[in-house]
Amino acid sequence: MPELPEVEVLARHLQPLLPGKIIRSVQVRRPKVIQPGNPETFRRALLGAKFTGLTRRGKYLLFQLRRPGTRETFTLLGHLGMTGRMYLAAKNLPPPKHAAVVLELGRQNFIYEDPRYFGRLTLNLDPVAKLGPEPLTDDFAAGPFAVALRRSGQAVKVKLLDQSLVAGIGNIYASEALFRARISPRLAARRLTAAQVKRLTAAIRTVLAEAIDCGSTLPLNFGGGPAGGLFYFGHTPGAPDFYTERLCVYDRAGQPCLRCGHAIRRIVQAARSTFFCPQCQRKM
DNA sequence: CACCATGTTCCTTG
DNA sequence: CCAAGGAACATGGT
Repeated sequence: MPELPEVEVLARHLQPLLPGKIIRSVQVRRPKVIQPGNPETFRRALLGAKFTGLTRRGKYLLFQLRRPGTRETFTLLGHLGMTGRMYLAAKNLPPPKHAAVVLELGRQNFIYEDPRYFGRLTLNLDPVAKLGPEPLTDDFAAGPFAVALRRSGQAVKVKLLDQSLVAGIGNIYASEALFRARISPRLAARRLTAAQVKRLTAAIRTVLAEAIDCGSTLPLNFGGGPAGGLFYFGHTPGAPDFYTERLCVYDRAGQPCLRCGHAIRRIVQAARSTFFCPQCQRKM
């Protein structure tokens, strides 16, 4: 569930549900996910606090909270890792097997579950300071992006995963953006021409924006249920989902390119899969 | 049993 | 100090 579009769709879902809700109890079932920091201080900070807002930055969720009886606000940082989900569930339901944190909010519980526990729900905001520009705002421009790319001889695909260059792109949308821009994932970052960087910048914006639009219109079941497709929420088995409908190259090794028909290839870069069309994405 | 998986950080090496 | 590569984290699916 965890690249920028999926996090954005989740943020839009939770945004209207949280403000005004007060944290009545705090259960840290996996201390690892609130680190650095210990369950005691975490509990004390959150208990009685009221949600006031929610924003997204890269793949992070920023929960705004206010301490009881004061105007003092603070931020709780959420990250879904590879397999995390955050949602509201009825209080009477037993927490899922891999519930990492459960916040009681009146009639509902805020659940953070994560089978692999790679994600975070923490008061430590350091990671956000290291993020590069937001790709869907004017902060992300071809000029500075080109300068950053020029400093590296690594493959451009690998650089797209560097959150300090541009925030929010993950393994799926890195492949998708390069396909859209018709650039080989193996091209060394510093070898991209100005025209290619411009295309890539635009492709990143388009690919992410389209994914958000698509996820916003899908009938997602945020309450849980079996995960389906990219958006890790319940969906009707057999029904079309974003994952199969919208991705052009990711996880399509051997299948025909939607643009030219050539077989999509899978290669490994920096120990992660990359998918591309060798015909459309030449190394030039 | 084997290998794969939407992410990030830490450690080592050069 | 920096870039780059790899392991580690932990669990589930195929």
